[in-house]
Parts: sequence; C-alpha cells; structure tokens
Amino acid sequence: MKQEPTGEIYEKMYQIIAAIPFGKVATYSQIASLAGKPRNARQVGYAMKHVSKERKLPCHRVVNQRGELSPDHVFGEQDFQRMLLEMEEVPFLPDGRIDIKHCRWDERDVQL
DNA sequence: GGGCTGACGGTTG
DNA sequence: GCAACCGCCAGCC
Repeated sequence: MKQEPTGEIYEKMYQIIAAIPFGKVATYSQIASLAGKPRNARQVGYAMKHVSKERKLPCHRVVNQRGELSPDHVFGEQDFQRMLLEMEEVPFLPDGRIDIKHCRWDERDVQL
C-alpha cells in the first residue's frame, strides 16, 4: 500500500483541488502555482496518483493546459473521467478534449 | 550521490 | 493550431 506524500505542499494541493467548483476544471500549473510551486505541475499529478481515495478529490477536474484528460491507465477507463466531466456540464470539443478555455477555473472568481 | 521517470509547461519551428 | 525539444523538480531505484 503506497503512502501518500506527507509534504505540506501536497496538503495544499489537496485543498486547492478540493476547492475546484462544480462545472469547472483547473490545470496542473494552476494548482502548483497556488500551492507555491509554479514549476511543480508534475508533482500535482504525482500527488493525486498517490493520494488516498478517502480524500475524494475531484481529480477528474484537473487537466493539463491542452485540455486533455489523464491517461486511460489512471482511471482504468478514459471514458469514465470524460463521463464525470460531461455530467458536470463541462463543454467538450469534437477532438475528445474539454474546452479548457471556456471552463477553466479562475481562482480570482473565488476571491471576488 | 547519480541517473531515470513522470496525471506537465513553455518556447520554437 | 500542432509537433518536437528542452527545462523543472520531487520521488524512486
């Protein structure tokens, strides 16, 4: 059983991911930046991969800047993540990617 | 301590 | 807009 990272930055990441509103998606760089590590976008993915399911993080709302979803081997089936996003009214493009430009979570929206 | 990997990003062509 | 290349940095062998 893999243990989740105990670093404070990971805890920060989990909070940020959990703060993503319904129908919105955030990029790895956004989370990393808000966590205080703008260059650690990869660590965001690493964190979610090793995080416990008890966290119930909406990892399906976390995508890269291209709007591509996580590799199929993560969720088991890529359609599963896509289904969750479509269920949240997230606009999808014919290419199979999500319209990141139109549903990107703006952290400023939370503070305003 | 050294080298490789990765749910990535930004720049360049 | 897309593809290729390089760069970042924590984690793991």
